[in-house]
Amino acid sequence: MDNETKEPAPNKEKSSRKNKPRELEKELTVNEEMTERRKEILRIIIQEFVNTATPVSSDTVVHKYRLPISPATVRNEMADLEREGYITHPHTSAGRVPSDKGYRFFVEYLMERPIGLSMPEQRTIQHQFYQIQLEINEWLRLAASITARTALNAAVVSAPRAYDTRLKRLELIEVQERLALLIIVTQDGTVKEQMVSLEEPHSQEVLGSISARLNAQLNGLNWSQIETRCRDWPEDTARLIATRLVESLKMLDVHQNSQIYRDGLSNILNQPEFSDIGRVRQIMQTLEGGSAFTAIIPEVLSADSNGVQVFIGGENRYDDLRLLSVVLARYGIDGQVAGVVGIVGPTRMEYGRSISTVQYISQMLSSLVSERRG
Amino acid sequence: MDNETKEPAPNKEKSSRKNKPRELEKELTVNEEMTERRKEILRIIIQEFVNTATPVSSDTVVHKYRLPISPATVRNEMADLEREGYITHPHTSAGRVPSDKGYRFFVEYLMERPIGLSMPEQRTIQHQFYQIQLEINEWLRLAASITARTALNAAVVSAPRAYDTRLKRLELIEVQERLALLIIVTQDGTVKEQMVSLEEPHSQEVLGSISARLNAQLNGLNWSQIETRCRDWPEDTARLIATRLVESLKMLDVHQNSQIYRDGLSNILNQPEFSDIGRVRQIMQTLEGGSAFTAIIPEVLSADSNGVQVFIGGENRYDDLRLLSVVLARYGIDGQVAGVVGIVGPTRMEYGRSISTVQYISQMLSSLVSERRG
DNA sequence: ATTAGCACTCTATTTATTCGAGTGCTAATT
DNA sequence: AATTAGCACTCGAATAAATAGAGTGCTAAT
Repeated sequence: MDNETKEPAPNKEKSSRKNKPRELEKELTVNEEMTERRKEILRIIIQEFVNTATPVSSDTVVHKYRLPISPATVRNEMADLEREGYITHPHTSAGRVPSDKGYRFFVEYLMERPIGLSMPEQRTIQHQFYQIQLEINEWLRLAASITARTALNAAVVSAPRAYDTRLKRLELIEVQERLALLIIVTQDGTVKEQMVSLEEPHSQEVLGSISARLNAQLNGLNWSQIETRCRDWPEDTARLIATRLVESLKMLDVHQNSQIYRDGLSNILNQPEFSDIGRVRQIMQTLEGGSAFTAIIPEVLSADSNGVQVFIGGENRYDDLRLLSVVLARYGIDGQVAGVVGIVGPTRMEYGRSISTVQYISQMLSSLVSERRG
Repeated sequence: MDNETKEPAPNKEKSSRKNKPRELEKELTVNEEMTERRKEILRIIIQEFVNTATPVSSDTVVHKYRLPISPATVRNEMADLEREGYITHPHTSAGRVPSDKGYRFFVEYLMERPIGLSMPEQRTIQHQFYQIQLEINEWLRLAASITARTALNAAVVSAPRAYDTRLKRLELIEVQERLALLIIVTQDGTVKEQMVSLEEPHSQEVLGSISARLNAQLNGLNWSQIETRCRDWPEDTARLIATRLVESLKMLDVHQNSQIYRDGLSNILNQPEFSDIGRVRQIMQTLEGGSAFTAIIPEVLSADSNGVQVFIGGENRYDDLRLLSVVLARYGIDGQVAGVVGIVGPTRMEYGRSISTVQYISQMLSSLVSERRG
């Protein structure tokens, strides 16, 4: 749970970060004088706004946080912060609200390094996780549910995909005269079932011998190898099965977009920013349809950074997510299996907590995945 | 929109329907004089309200539906209908709105018998359904999605459960030294996987012989039979596996509440009755948490009626569903496997369409399930 | 039994008014 | 030069009053 995002304190010329700050990079360096005091004020504004969801006034900043300066001074600083784009005004006589850029700065440089979940919380989660032996999809569903509850936001979990799925074992079971159930076990312990309709009836014995033969010949191969291997086989049942096998293995590949498990959608409805029904509808549609995620998840899977990734509001290239922030972590085993666990909520979210949660859960899932491997 | 309403016309004394009318039965018979005209007016009010979501005025009833009577007459009838509880008034100067009882009456006696989906629709659905070979859980997910889209409401599908799950075949696959993957195939073609941690390491060969033995001894048995059968076995690996097997088979039993697949939640957000954010939140929580369904579904599974069941608004014993109607159908094979497919929407829903949809999808799922059986 | 006519009710909409939170600026202060 | 007190000004939110019109319910006429 170490923080690989350790605050290299961005000063005027210091700018060689390769990490997340998307387009922000240059702007941040351009920023003239981000004095300590100004940063402190920005931090307070964000903290306060995250808690109260109400624009923050200069008075609040001073009094609630006992700053040894006057509101007027704060107002001046605020004006500057606004000029630099870190905060905005809903209207003249309202307090300040952090902008996406403000949040970004906060996440990069201001936030107390996410310290991880508290021990009791970790224990609760572990408890829920290891209570029963479950199937993989139930694990994932559970993971989504726990994540949502812990972060008090919506959660998404994508099923793990392998970079190079290899066959470990297959079984053929007769279901009806011309119908067989093909069970595929991959080297990382994934089980996939598929119905296969056969050209002609086979007894269970025949099926058994076919599967024995296939097991012997194809063990440890990935889909493309299997494809080549059986290219010149005669057009018989074994060949048919092999074809189906290839299809299935392909489906398990990291390049295929995988099942997404969602939970806690109603959590974000409870946030005050979603008291506008139109917005809610749009958001719900996005989250349910999931088109945005099928785009964003592969992106995270193939990113070179391995840490937690934070997408704040408008930074999202996906219009539908403009009003939301997404915190994503990869889980799995480097170069072998990978999936994504994430949190979706309003831009006004507790980034620290979200990051900790996602980190912890991804850790859990990773160990789960490695347990399953041979 | 032709009116071929060939109602079975429930008249004053005519009351020997054995069907769905829950507590309604007596009330309906008590009702003095439900003349044809009054029924017609009620039908119109419901139809109109379903379409427009606005209280229906006497004028609308007369003019839009070209009735050869005057608005004043309609008003009189309306007053009576209201007295009998079929419709209400939001306030004095508003039109009429159907009550739960009104909808119930409509569904029982007024609705044109659901004629089923149109052929093109049926074909579209079939097309989506049979396009790819999928795993059972993907089928169910797909079913939920199709149902939601077809009925323009939220959909729920529960995974099929067997009344008496019997083992067809099991496989044991070595994953790690002390970890084996147990794959269970039941007689209805369900595949269930489970990790089993072993007391001591076993080679794949040993595992193979254990599973062969178990297969020979336990084939065709249900969980309780297996339990008895292995009661006096020695405390070895085979016994361990058998215990796990029993657990798993139990889980597949109809008495366990099963996975629920949901889709189209956002559809019902688009209904105008949910322009109130508080309501939306409550509803979403209900639908996501699903506690109401885990209660209502077993109930439907064990009902003796085999048709489509309609729960209208306040008839629901589950407070959370007060504002919603639920249309449910069982699918599966009588006495062997069963699951539920349903539609959830505002009480103001197109019951005819919902019923047709649910019927058709349950039919699809039934045939799917029977295909999988030996 | 039906209907025309009309008074009456109640909501939704609009407009005006007020209140106050919070800023931005200027001039005084340190 | 930085800070701050003081104050005018802005703008939204809340409240109140006025208006329009949709739709009913009742009565009396047909």
